[in-house]
Amino acid sequence: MLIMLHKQTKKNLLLQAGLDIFYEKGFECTTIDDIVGRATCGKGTFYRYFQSKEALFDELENSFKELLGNELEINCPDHLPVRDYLTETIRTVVKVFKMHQKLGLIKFARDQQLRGQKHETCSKQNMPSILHLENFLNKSIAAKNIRKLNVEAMTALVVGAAHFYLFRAFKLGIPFTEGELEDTVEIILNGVLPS
Amino acid sequence: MLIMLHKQTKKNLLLQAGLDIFYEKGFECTTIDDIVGRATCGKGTFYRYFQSKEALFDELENSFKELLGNELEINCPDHLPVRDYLTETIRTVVKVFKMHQKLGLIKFARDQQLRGQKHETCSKQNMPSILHLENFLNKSIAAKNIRKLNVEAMTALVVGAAHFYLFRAFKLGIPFTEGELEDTVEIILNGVLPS
Amino acid sequence: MLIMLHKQTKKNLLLQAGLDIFYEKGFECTTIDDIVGRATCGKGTFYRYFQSKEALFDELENSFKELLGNELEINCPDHLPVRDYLTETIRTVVKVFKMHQKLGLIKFARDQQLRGQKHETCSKQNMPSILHLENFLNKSIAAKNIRKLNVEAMTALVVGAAHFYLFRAFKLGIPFTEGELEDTVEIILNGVLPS
Amino acid sequence: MLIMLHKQTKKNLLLQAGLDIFYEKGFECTTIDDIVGRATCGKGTFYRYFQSKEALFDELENSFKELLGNELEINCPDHLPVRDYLTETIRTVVKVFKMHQKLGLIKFARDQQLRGQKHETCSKQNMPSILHLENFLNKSIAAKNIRKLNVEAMTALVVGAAHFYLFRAFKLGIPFTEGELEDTVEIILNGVLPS
DNA sequence: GATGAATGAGCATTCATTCAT
DNA sequence: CATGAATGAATGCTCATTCAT
Repeated sequence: MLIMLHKQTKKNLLLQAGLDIFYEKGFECTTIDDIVGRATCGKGTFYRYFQSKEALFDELENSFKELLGNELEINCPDHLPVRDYLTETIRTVVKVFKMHQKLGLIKFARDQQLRGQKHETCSKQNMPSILHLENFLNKSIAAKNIRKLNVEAMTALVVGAAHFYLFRAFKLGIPFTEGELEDTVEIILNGVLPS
Repeated sequence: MLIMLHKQTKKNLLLQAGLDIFYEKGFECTTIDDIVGRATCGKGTFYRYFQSKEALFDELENSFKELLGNELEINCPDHLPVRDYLTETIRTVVKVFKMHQKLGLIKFARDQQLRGQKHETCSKQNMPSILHLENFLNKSIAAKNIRKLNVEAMTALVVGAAHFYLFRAFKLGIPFTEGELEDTVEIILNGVLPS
Repeated sequence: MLIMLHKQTKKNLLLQAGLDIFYEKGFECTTIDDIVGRATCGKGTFYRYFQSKEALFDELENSFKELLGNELEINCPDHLPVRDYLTETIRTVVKVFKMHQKLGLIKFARDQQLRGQKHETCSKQNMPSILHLENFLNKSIAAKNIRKLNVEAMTALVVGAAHFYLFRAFKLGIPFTEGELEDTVEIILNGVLPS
Repeated sequence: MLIMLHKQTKKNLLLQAGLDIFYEKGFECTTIDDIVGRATCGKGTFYRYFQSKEALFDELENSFKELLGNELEINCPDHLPVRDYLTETIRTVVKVFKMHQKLGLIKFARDQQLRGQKHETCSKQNMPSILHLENFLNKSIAAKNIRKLNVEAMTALVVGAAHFYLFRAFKLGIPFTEGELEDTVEIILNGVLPS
């Protein structure tokens, strides 16, 4: 499922098992026993490769962040017309989160997690989608392709909508359709008012 | 902080302590000992008033849901012009979540929580902001005040943006400004493209 | 149900409630809350009348012991013929235990209870049925109405059989019949061998 | 004390400690801490081997039941003359209960325990001594070795007497003598009346 | 390297008992 | 007399982590 997780090493078995069970039961409710049970290896082996449950999660998280950054760079080059760029950005974010749904949603859930122990260290630097988008919007304003409005407001709408669809897909089980994507971008471009 | 939590009864002390500590450490990491310690009462007292940690949380949650519903009804009557309605909806959601920030964010975090044990029972019925908004949008389309676009797409943008601002305020510490609110609504109404 | 428990004083309500719930859930599993709940009075009231759960039980137990002693004295006078005496003894023991089934069985269960806290203080002095019977058997041997056999052996058979029937009635739900009683005494008198 | 409990594995230490402490304080009053304290191991170790206190008890109980069944089969074959059979049955029951006194008495106490939670599931199937005896008595009646009397009455006398002696030995500290055994069987065979 | 038995701090929950009203 | 809110020691159970093999 994850990039680079193909070699059936003990470590990869543990990463995969962790991913699966975090997804099924949530981070907090997953025990080391669950993980080593699914990975069919001893508990000692877990601690050979990871210092803690937290450490395994971080490794999963980093590989996801890298993945999302790569996808956005490939699918959403700056030179795209605005409509295409926005469409692709939302599509990519939703797609990557869905393709790697398990990891994406665990990550999403944990990001929301309150300052439990250390996770207050969050910043935009960790959010490829936001950085990428802001960069594009600033350029587009400079090129007068879009109106000179607050970049944060646009970002809020694009990223917020993507998260809404993910949230809805996950929590309410309602899938994200192409029609919705088109309408979403159409509204961002031209608004809801009758012309 | 919470409405009606003024009487210094043991129960209210426990509710307040629960709210504070859930906010500080997250629901999962909060222990009954934490709560009764802060409320300066015995552990037995906790169980006199709440069947479990879950039960205390539910009580907090319900009071929040009620509060948000009431605020939306008061601040966002259907007869408002579209621009005002959307502005007020985003403002109210952000305001209520912020005014009752602790509770709002705990709730938010738990909503995102993966299907731990029972929380898959989430539905739109539990989300006053979404229901209220969809209702208004449908009426506005019928009245031809807005274009006949996918209601979900509009909802995604409005609710998604509100959540984005909250998330940003909480995780990145960046406050939500009136300017951003205006631009957000402006984009939803007229889009980002130059006219 | 219990003698002298007719006046609806708080104390009697508590005794009755204790009896009922000990019977339903056993002594160990009965809580003070259970008792005061059924007696519809406050917990403080319980402690006004009884020092502990143990104390309430002891009071119930004593009233039972007195009752059994009285019944044996009335129903099994020494001058009865052997067959009648034995029949009446077994019948009375079973009857009193059954009539006051709740108390009898709780007592029975607790007697068997291992030396939990103090109940090692058990002795024949506390067992009216055994004392009464031994006394009769000794007299009957002296009068040559029965063979000169070990009194304990006879006691073992009579008391053991009575307890067996009670145990069976209670644990297996099989009632005690007159036919069984007659045959039991017949065996004690004449044995099982063909004459 | 228990068969097969010779290997000093942690599990056997726990079983032995459980047996000892159940005997000393009764099942209800024994805590897991008591057991792991005596077995000198951590609480976690207890739960590695037993799901609960109940589970440890069941394991002890099953080994006892098996033991009693085996002993009865060896010592009391059907072809014995009636007197020998009855003598051996009482002797074996008393002996096995005494040899494994702790377990026997704990079991005995728990059997008497009131319908706590589940123990109403008691039936004759769980009582090897009763089944074995009834079977023999029916055959003996058919063979006209004993009178055609109620089998339950005979069972009541034999089993009741054995339990009486055990009870007496345990609660009153009076040992069971061969003379009593002989007289007990003599009475069952020929009765107490002078011939 | 790999294992899994052993550990014990930590947690939710229960319940007998006290005491202010 | 009667009450029931308050208490906290005690208990069953979990689970991350260690370490001898």
